[in-house]
Amino acid sequence: MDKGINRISSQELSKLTGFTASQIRQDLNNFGGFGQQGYGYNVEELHGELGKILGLDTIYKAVIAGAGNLGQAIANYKGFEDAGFKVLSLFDKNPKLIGLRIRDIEIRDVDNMVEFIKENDIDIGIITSPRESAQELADTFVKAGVKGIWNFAPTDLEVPDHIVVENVRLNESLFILSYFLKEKHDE
Amino acid sequence: MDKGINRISSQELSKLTGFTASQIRQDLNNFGGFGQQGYGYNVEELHGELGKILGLDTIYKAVIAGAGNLGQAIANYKGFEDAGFKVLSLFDKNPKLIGLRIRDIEIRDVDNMVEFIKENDIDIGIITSPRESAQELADTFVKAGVKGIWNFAPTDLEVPDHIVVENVRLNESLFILSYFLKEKHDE
DNA sequence: TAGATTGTTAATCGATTAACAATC
DNA sequence: TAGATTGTTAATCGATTAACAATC
Repeated sequence: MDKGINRISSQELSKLTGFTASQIRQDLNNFGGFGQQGYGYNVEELHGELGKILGLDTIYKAVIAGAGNLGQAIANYKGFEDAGFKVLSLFDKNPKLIGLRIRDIEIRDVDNMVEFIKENDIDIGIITSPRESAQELADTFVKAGVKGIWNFAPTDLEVPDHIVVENVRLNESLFILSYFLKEKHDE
Repeated sequence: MDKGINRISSQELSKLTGFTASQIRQDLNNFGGFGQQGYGYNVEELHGELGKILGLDTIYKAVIAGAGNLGQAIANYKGFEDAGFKVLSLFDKNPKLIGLRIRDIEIRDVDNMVEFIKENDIDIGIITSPRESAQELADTFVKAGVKGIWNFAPTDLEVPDHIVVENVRLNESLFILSYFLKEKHDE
């Protein structure tokens, strides 16, 4: 779309993505018939439909628990808003951080987090704390009523079924890197 | 292992992980017979073998390109060293950052990066820059002779076949969170 | 020896690919 | 109308699961 292309076939998508044309047609068709025989797919329409499938048209309100480097990095991350998430506050227990601002987002005392979440109808809790406090923060988020958790701590959170958890497993990513480095080296 | 358990069966591993006992035996067996009939698996031995498979026993030297919040967060990340990676330096083009230290790791001028990599036999380049400069940094890493790249920028890098690239796709992780939030909500 | 549990083969299942009729 | 390309069914492939003989 950025390149000004407004029509694309499953075969061209195949070249771009590495998936077979057959699979692209099969998969897209599971969500609806976005293409047109003899023509292909309209790029702008397809982009819009994919956005709708992923729910990028909905705006969610989020807070970050853990205002260290990682929490601050995420508060600064632009791609976050592109996906429809808006960070309203960071929370930490470190008094040196409380009161500071990242861009225009204030760091608040984690003791006030439940209250803030309830008052502002926060949908998403983001955990960027060390492993040790992650489960406790998750419990707090659930109690306060968030719908989902984006978890960066290297631990599997236990939450009720109705809460959506998405883990970013940096340690496993490193394991994969390590594995393939070794494999390549052994050839 | 942390819990002092020193023997475990595929069935117990199944309960812990959610994979079927059959698959656990099948998969482990692809890498060698680590178990013993009638006994199960020795936890410490299994842990060691998995570490060897993943290459966690090898130590790699790494540098980080991009000393913003994300770069600093990673430089501070302890799990990193557990996987056998050691960060020797950060690099940035921002004069305000150059010369600063994260823990005891110095931030250097990105113009000196190639030289540093060659002199110190760096194995891994980590990209924590914005999308715009990611490919250029990857090219520099390749030219300087790294074996692998850990990429946090939301873009697909083009590198020669002999270079291992592991991407951390934060934007896709957000898409997944968004998708399941929507799906749950629609039920 | 009896019981337990692996390693491994065979059966099943689901996902991917191929093919082609429908149709723009 | 002819050409192109989807939507969709059928064929293939590979991965998961079940079963059980081997053996600790």
